[in-house]
Amino acid sequence: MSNDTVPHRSVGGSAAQTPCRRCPLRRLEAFAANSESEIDFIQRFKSGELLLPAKTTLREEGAFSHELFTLLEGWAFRYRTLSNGNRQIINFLLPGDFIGLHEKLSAHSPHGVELLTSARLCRFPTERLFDLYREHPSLGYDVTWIAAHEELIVDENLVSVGQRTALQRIAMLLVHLYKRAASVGLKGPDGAVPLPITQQHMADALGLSLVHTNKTLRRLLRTDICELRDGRLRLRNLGVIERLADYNELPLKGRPLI
Amino acid sequence: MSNDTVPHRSVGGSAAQTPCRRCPLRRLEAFAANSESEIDFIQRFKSGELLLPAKTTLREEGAFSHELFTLLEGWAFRYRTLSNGNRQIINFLLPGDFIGLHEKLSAHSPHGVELLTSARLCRFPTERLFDLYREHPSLGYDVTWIAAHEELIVDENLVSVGQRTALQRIAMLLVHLYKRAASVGLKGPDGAVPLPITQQHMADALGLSLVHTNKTLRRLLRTDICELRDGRLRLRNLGVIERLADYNELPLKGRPLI
DNA sequence: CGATCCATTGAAAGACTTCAATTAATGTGG
DNA sequence: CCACATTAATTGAAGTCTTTCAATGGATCG
Repeated sequence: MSNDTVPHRSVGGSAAQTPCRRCPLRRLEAFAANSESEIDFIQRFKSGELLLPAKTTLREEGAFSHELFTLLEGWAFRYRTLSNGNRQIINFLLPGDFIGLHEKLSAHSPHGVELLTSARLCRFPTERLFDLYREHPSLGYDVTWIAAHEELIVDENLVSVGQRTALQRIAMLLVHLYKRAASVGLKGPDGAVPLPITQQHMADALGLSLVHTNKTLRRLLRTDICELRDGRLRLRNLGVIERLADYNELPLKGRPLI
Repeated sequence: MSNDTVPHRSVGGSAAQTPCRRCPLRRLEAFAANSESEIDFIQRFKSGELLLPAKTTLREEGAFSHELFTLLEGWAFRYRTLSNGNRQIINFLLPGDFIGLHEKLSAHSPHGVELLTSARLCRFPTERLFDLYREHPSLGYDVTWIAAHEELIVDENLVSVGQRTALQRIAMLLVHLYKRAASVGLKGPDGAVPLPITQQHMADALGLSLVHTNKTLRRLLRTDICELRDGRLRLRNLGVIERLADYNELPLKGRPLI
């Protein structure tokens, strides 16, 4: 629990900043194209870029903080802790994900956000969010899309935790993160994607104990359906593991990027 | 499983329709005020009103259907069924809740929506949703707010199912629905609110078996913390049950109404 | 009055958690 | 460069929460 709260280290020279127009994420088919004027607006909306180390608490639970981010590079997760110390990971955040919408609904953040890896983030001032709706209704529409899409992911997590067996939950998590990672260009030539999470993270995301997570994951890895080594995940037979997990396809292409 | 899919019975004479301006929900402090011109827009946006009987399937899982509704009166729930027949209730819908945003994200609806009681709904044509963003950015902003708020509720359900004990989950569900119902004016002079759900619904929402739900609910009701009779719920000691459930306050006032 | 839905309860079985302890890997300070 | 602390993964064993199976009673309905 020695994590720092956002020291807000901005990226030094403007040279280090990524111009929205040349944002590497925009080249992916995962994201829908925007018009030049929309991208210009986003560029002006953007107030800076942050480079933060792994384990940084980007948002403290209950903290008063209204800032919006887009995760450019790196992984993070959203979580909530109960008074007995139990932590539920609500979802994982990957490049392209938008952070901070919910915090606008109440004074203090209903959940925490922590980085799993070092990360690069675009920062946006929340006070100007409404300008976005006013000046570019299509971007406002996009923000709604993003919010609804994120809910679909949480819905699916809820279905997992509520109805799937431990083995299915783990399979589901692996397929889900594999696909999301692949969709943002993280799949290497070896067909593997990075999976920068510990078994404790899995356990907290799936509502399982660490021990049971370990035993069940081990059982899954003993088959040749998938492989998890050195923080990289490879799914050898997508069909089989999807059926095992009772996987339900989520829309991952053509989503908006702010 | 003999539920009909939306027969789309529109309300007969225009006399039966509720003019948005005089919408009874707008008088509640649960909802934020809108300008005259916003309300006018919503009125024009609205394509009709439906009166449907309990148990109607408003939205079939996997169905191709793009329609938006606001629940005016009555209760409903959103759910997803796995291939083994297990059903997870994702959340409950109460008056004022907006229905159908997520369906825009993929061709077929990722979940079903079923009515718990007979209900009155305002219908909106999805094709014109973008007009709303263009003509009234503030309403677009509201729609995002609604989407984000709904996710907060699902987040909380996920925390319950993932981390709370059976007793806590049930307590949590009761407090949560009690507060939501009360916030939309459903609390009677006796301090009780309607709770039109069976124990099977509770079980499906909480990821518990029916039997265990029954035993645990029984255990809770044997205390004098709460009372559930004839489909009405009364919480005698809100503080105690909130502590038991490790309840976390959700923003329930001043939310937008479309 | 039989059919159906919902609630209830006992008992046995099973999935998952907790407790406890070990190994491996990595980092830190002297 | 080595001792020591820390983090993560792993495994066995015991205990408990939850599920499944089975059966009953009450209420409503045509």
